[in-house]
Amino acid sequence: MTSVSTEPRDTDGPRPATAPTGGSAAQRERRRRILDATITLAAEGGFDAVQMRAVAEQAEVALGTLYRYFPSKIHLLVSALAREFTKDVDRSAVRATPGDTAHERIMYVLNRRTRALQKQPKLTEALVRAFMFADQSVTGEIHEVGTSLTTVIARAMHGTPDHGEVTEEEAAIIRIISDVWLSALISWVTGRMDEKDVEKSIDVAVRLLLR
Amino acid sequence: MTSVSTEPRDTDGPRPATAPTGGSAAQRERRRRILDATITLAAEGGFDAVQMRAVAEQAEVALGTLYRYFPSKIHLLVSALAREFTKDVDRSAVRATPGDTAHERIMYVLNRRTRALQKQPKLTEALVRAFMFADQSVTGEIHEVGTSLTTVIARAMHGTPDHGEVTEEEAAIIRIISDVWLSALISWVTGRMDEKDVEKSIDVAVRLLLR
DNA sequence: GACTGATGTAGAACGTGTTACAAGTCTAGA
DNA sequence: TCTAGACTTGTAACACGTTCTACATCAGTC
Repeated sequence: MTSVSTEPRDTDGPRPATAPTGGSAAQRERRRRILDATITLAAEGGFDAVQMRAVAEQAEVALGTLYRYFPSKIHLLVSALAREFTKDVDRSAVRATPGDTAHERIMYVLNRRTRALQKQPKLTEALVRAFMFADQSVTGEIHEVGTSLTTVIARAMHGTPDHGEVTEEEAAIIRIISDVWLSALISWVTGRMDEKDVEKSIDVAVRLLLR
Repeated sequence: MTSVSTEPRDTDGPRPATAPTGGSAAQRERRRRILDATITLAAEGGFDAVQMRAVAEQAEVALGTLYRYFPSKIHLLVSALAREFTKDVDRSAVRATPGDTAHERIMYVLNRRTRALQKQPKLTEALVRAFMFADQSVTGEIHEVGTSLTTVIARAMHGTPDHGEVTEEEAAIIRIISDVWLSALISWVTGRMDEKDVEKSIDVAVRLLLR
């Protein structure tokens, strides 16, 4: 019952607060309210509940303003996802990941994140769907998410907050793990896997890749 | 610019030709026309071009009839994907896959399929998007696609059309390869990877998993 | 051949993402 | 302070997936 644009929008000049930083204080504040509203609505009712009119109303901005900040529902949701993920990365930088082996540490990190997502199934559904539906025009936001995940896994692999250099092979392994994780998440969101399946499929992948 | 329902529809009794077989000849014929129209429109203009009114018109059925056969745009597209994939499986059953090692054979099979998809980027975009957006109500069709891919990879692994028993570990490896392939395909469809990247990422995954 | 229920048709109607527009408001620079 | 231009607002309109309704057609049964 929801509409989603898959066409890139025309870029008629710079938009005011596309980036998290920059713009006036009022603009950063509006941007924050919009993302907060998005997360709230998504957490309550998932993808379908994030209706542009509802977001605008709850964030107390006009619909046109909402579209000025985020050119589509997908951009909006992916930006929200990026913000949530970035918070998580910041947290992981603080201390070393527990676990004696790379396998244990990676599973610790991914399971923690997976469980956090599973605690808010509606929110996760909305964000994953948006992520999947995103096209070229959302590359920037998506890349931010990907980088943040890579960073977290790399840190877990080495067990230290400063993850130093990552070898070619390690980078490849991390990419594969991310793929498996994403794929499992999709299956979970779409009801084709349960929580156990998700953990197990990642565990198997990590085991096969780190041997 | 397109609308997509993510809500399961109420199932008010059996529908006439949900399955490829069954129903009268006229019904099987209608179903074929609908899927043909879907593929044609998708090949021309991608996901957005598969508009339910347009499909109905081109297939020469009423809109209501279209919805009787396929309860949503997603079902329609995933069913179309399933039909195309199944064709491919049938083909792979005919002869042994060329290649001296499992790695070579798997790459041969996946690359052939990848290139086939890349020859019709719009079509692929439409099908992958639908696949990603599908929810529980499409589990059946999705499972069909997954099984067909697994079968093809299993055959390639062993190098024989009859792929005999697959060990637990082999099944796990196949799942991971599928995940990587899907993930790469998503990246390609959404413009975040080019053809080379897709092949390379699968190649790396297969190498790391089969060592 | 007439009846009946399932199936198909044509078209209107509704919801939500997206766009357009006219008018108000705020900010920087003169 | 005044003004130009950017930014916001409120609201209407449009597109397309989806649903609904009234009627036509067809297959099987008597």
